[in-house]
Amino acid sequence: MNIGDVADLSGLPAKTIRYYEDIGLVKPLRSSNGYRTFRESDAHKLAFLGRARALGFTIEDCRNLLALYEDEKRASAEVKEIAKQHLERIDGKIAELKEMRATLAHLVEECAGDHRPDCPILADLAMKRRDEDDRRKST
Amino acid sequence: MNIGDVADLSGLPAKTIRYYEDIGLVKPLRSSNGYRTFRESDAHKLAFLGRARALGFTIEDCRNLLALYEDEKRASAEVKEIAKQHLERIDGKIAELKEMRATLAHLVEECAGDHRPDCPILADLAMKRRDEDDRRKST
DNA sequence: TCTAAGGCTTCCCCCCGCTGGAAGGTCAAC
DNA sequence: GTTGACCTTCCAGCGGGGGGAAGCCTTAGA
Repeated sequence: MNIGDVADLSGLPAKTIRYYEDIGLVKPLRSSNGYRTFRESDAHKLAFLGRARALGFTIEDCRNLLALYEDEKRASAEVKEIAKQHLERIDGKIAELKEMRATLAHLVEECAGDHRPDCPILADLAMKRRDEDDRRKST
Repeated sequence: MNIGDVADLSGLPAKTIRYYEDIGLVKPLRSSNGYRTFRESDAHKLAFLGRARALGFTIEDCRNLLALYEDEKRASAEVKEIAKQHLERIDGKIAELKEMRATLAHLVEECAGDHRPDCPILADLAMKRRDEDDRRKST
């Protein structure tokens, strides 16, 4: 298989596949014309990578997951640990985004959004720390 | 004020402040020894930037917000529009993360996490598209 | 047999938003 | 005068690729 075929199969752009080779995630063979030649197992790995990345695993996580995948003597506990840590990262990000969202939604609601210059959004962003603390106390 | 002072005031690292000068967000003066000299207004802008960034606004958003902040004839509608678009981006990200979270949490639950190699997490990642579709139908 | 289109190769730069570090100038205190 | 904390510039790199140039390779059609 050439890179285009495996790109279609895995859903990954050819550029990404070359990059994955660069960083050692896949190791396709080369045919005499210099083209990369992907085996079934390479295509399989790439699909695996695509799905792991879609779940938000980092490249390093993917490298570890792939190694565990290939190791028939792995302990599922190791895999679970990686997944659990990732789950925590995701939860952290969600919490962070929700906090931003709450603040921002509040400000957007307060803003008239008309031709006048008065704007609680800008006022909040410009506010000094001490005033902000005051507002927190009073709210 | 030197960069260290304004870094303390704004809570931003000096590196970041230099970077913000590079990209034209702040324009401190220079004293004869080559040190950057920040006015009150610069310190104020940097604090503004810090808070906008903490809400997840992109640098370009920040640039626009800062321009609106400085424009006394702005219409609050413009500010609100930027904020609303950002709110949508945040919602999009939250939704995306929640979907990842759901899939991942499900897999983590299913995995025994012991010394045995059998692992539904790896199995799912390795699964072929067609099998995945089948599972969707049957679930 | 020529040609055109499309695929493949490497290469290097770009994105965002910083961050780290090296090499060196400056300033205040002791 | 010398230490140590500042400050300066410049260059490189993070993650995770994307864009595009310049140049082979292959294949289909006229």
